[in-house]
Amino acid sequence: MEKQDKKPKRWSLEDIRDYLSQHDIRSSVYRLKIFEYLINDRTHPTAEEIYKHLKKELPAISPGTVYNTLRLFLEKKIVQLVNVEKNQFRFDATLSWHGHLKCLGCGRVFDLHIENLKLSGLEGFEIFEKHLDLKGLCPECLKRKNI
Amino acid sequence: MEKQDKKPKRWSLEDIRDYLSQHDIRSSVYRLKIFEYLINDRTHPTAEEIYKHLKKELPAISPGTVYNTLRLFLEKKIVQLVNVEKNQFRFDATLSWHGHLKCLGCGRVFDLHIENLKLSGLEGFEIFEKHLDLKGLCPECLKRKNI
DNA sequence: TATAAAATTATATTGATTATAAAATTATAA
DNA sequence: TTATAATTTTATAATCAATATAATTTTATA
Ligand SMILES: [Mn+2]
Ligand SMILES: [Mn+2]
Ligand SMILES: [Zn+2]
Ligand SMILES: [Zn+2]
Repeated sequence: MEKQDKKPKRWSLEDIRDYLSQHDIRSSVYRLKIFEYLINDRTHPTAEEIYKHLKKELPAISPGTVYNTLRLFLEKKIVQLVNVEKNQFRFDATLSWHGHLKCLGCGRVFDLHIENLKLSGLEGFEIFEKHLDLKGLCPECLKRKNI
Repeated sequence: MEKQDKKPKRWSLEDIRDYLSQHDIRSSVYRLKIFEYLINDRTHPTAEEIYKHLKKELPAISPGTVYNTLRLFLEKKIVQLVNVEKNQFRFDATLSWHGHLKCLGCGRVFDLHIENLKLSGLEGFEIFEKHLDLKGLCPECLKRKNI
């Protein structure tokens, strides 16, 4: 039998409301929807991408709200920054230790499972954050290139 | 006998002139000095830090030259970006595969030796760049904090 | 309902980086 | 050497994601 990909559970708005509350964040329609997009779609979007995505469903939303909310989420540590972009922040609501690969062809940001990482020269240091970021091409873009 | 730290060789201006030439980069006083600072001091400076450092010795230098030169060096792939800063680029002329730790106390960026890294889920991908970036506190800053 | 607190909006500001065009320097040809 | 072209550097303006500000709207609570 083939190993099956674990299908990540989709968070309901109620799940998110509880989660925000547990982290001392008051809920609002926008906050719920921004977090929902991050946690369920998992595309590591920029603030602008989140804004454009939500504007379809909630046309009254303003970019400031997205920026404010993301800053709040960072402060409360329920999202992390992804460093694959030169001039823009990308956001991830998945906090477990994993890496990222940005495909330079299609722009998608893929999650990487890190099986093993051993560093030396860190004796006496205290670590708060770790980021592993790759750039490359995904299989689809490689195939397209070689046609 | 204790394992001894390898002392990195210091590059002469002639070394650098040859190196730039090998990479199709014409030399100039500023280009030589910018690369010299990067390769010999190894502090992973920002453009602004390079500008301030060189201005002491070469007061006529302009920030534009530093930005232009760093962009050229990136294009010719003789420097790489270090992603430890939120709003600023840091630069490294050491191209071998290694990681970085930014101390949030003193701001220094340390090099890390990566003994082992094993990723999964990259079958069929092509990788061009890898970055490993940590944030934390260095031993000196930890000691200072605990006094 | 009245009042206070918080969230959202529109707008202006910031600041690192890039773009542009003129001036200075360097390389090459005559 | 002198002329000419190519390159580098400079001063300046422009860009643009992110932040700050203050007014407005919404929500919570008395
Ligand atoms: Mn991720
Ligand atoms: Mn380094
Ligand atoms: Zn792709
Ligand atoms: Zn330190």
